[in-house]
Amino acid sequence: MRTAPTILHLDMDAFFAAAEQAAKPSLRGKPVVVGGLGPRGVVATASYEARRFGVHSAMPMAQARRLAPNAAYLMPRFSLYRAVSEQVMELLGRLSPLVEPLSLDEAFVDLEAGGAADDAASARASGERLREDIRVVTGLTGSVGLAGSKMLAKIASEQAKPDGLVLIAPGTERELLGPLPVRTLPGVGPTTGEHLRRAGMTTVADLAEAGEDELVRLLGRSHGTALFRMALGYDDRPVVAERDAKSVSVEDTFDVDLHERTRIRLEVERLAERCVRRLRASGHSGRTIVLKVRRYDFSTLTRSETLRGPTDDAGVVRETAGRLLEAVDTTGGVRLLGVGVTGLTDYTQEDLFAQAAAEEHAGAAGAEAGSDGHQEASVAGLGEAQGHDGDHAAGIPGTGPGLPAERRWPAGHDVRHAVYGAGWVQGSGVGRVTVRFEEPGSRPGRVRTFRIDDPELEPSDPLPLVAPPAPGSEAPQSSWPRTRPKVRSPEEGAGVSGGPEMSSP
DNA sequence: TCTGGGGTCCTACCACTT
DNA sequence: TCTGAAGTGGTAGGACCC
Repeated sequence: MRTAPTILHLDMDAFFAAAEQAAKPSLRGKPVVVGGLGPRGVVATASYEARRFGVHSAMPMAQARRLAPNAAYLMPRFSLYRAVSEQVMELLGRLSPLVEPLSLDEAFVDLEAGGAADDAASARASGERLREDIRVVTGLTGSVGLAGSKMLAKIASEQAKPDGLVLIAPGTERELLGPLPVRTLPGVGPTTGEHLRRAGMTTVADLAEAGEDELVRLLGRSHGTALFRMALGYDDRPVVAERDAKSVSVEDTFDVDLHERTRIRLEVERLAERCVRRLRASGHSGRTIVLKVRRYDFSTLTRSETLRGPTDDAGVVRETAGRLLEAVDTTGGVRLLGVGVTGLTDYTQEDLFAQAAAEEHAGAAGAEAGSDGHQEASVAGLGEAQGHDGDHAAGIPGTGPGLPAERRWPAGHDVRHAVYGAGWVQGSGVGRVTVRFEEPGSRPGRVRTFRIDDPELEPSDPLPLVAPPAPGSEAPQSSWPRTRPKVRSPEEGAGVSGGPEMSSP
């Protein structure tokens, strides 16, 4: 534990929803829900206005719609969030070389390593300056926690939300932690929380009082020891700038359960190919292939096979995943399929052992399978960060004119019209697309409807949320990424749906 | 009312090797 | 030669996080 609050945790407030509100002036101050729009979608982020209706992350979208029927429901636009995230991470990098991103909207910073904090006062000043810089550069707000450890800095930023800063002074940790619910501590989720509650422990103080032996008895050696230490306020995990990926996986939940065996097999093969594209884009190969199946009743099982050597060959992964599927009973239907690769190495050389093994199993089919993965590798990546592949539409038609309106013009996505300028899709269907013409710096705009094949209307890249400052101005500057994917897949991001649903407030 | 997607880490069990 | 303990790798499942 450090003697000065030199760990900073930044958490952007309702990030996805706030970015959409900044991009779409007509949505400011209104309830906005971002997430999968299909029948099985869940909420990724709800704006604070939507939270007042009881909508929160991970809630089924159908439930959110019942609670807040007049909210705006939008598909995630990861290219926008990633661009804003890059601006924020750049600002964090100015504070210290030791920045640990946790996701697009969250990061730890070791202020000591950057010389940005010697004591509480200078740490607080750094935090406030950061919040102001983020506001100027992105137009969004973030909450900052400052403490002597990662755990406490995170708890502090949670307490600071929204749009605040909380500093936990060294020496006050136990006093502050004691009355908090056990769920506050990282690693205590619903299951562990309930387990502890049944044992009579509801607060952090209860954990500290119970003692290490009791927690180990309840939760096992690793978890019990870690939790006891955290309950006492001890957490010496360092801020780690770079982490190696340990696995790459893709999965799809289907709008309706799949029953037909040949269709299930086909989907597994598609997933295997997508997975390999991601694997190759990350510069890895891996030894263990994992198949994931979630059945109609939500029971989930995994099957895995470890090869003799690492591979990044689409044919090998496809055949292995297919073989694993053969051992799974899918009667009753499957709602989700996934394919992953673990045991990653940087080694990307052709793996003859694994290929030979796959061909042995696959016979003639395997020979044909090996080549197309290599061709597809050239379209992989495109700057897509972990968690959200840009090639999600694999196997689904592209964005051509033959598509239904809602696929071609996903709700919430940016467009440009030759006459009316920049806008975003408010909704589409039955051959029409409705566009609201407004942009980040503008006043709330008007709505117009066009034919979906209107030649003057085209998809466009997200605009910066804040206009760049004039050259030579004092304001902190940050570059908006220049190269963005020209046309995004309708499926980009969470969920598999591309529905036309979008209720405008 | 049903419950995403991409990850990490831990535990338990089994088979195999030393 | 047989046997048991310990270590290791593979497999499966589960909890948790954002």
